[in-house]
Amino acid sequence: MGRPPCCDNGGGAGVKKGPWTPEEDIVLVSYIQQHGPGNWRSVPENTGLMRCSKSCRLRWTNYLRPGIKRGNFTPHEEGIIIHLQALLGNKWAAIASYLPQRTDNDIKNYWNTHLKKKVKRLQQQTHPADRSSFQQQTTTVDNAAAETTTSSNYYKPGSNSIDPDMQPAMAYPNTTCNAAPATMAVSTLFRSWMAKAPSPAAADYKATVAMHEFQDDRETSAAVSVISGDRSASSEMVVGRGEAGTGTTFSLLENWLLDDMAPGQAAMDGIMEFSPGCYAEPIMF
DNA sequence: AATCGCTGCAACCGCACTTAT
DNA sequence: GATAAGTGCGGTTGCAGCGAT
Repeated sequence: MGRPPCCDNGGGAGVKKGPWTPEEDIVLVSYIQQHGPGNWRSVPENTGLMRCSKSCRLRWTNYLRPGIKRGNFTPHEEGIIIHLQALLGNKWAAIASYLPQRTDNDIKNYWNTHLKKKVKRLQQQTHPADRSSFQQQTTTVDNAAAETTTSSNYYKPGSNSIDPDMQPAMAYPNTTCNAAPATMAVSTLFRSWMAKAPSPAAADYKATVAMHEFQDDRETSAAVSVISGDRSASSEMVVGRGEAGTGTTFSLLENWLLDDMAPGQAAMDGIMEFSPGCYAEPIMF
């Protein structure tokens, strides 16, 4: 539809751009503390900030919002990003919903500045010469992975098995096959994932706690639903997750990711292969 | 010490989607 | 149903900081 009128069309007169000052941050934070986030248009009007509403929202969501974790990404976080980027493509918001402490902008930047290069490097190490056969190979594996997820009803628009409440989340395009970069590294990870079939026994207390925390975040729940797909299918595959009355079930992918979160597990191998020598302590939610 | 090039991150831009009228 | 307003999201840019020369 129509473009927003104000600062977005070339910048209204007197609208400040560039880095935020600590004073501006204080004004914004104190306003949000009083009124809560949202209704961003009213923020500059009521605070006197010479910023556009969009800039205020961005500053809040990407920097000032409580609970944001800054600084280095752990190998586990890297792994999660790599996994999800392979599955979802550049759906940074969806990926960020799995890492509630990280912003989509942060993840996007980290992917563009670190992980993409890492994937590329590994790609070249694995198949320095034969790029075409490499492409074929990875496409095959990626398709297999996509098929696997599809077969567990990863994304089936119109499928009756998907809770209608979750339909909005399904607005994410089906990028499972198309948007995923065909990289050897990702394929390797997929192989390791498929080979190591989800193991209910691997259910880990910390992972469960982590998911309970995740559930506090509605966006996260929505994103979880994207990947969960068929809840009944996932509950067949997974026993023991989301107990304690939450009723939440988890998909293959979630278990895979959560298994990776469990310290000292072999599942880390795929990630460590991917980023040799950078292993640190697994993240503890 | 000066400069150059590179890297990483914060912020901007513009399109798309959702909601309100 | 059409339009406008509000918001979300992904791609891109600008710049500060840092290391190499």
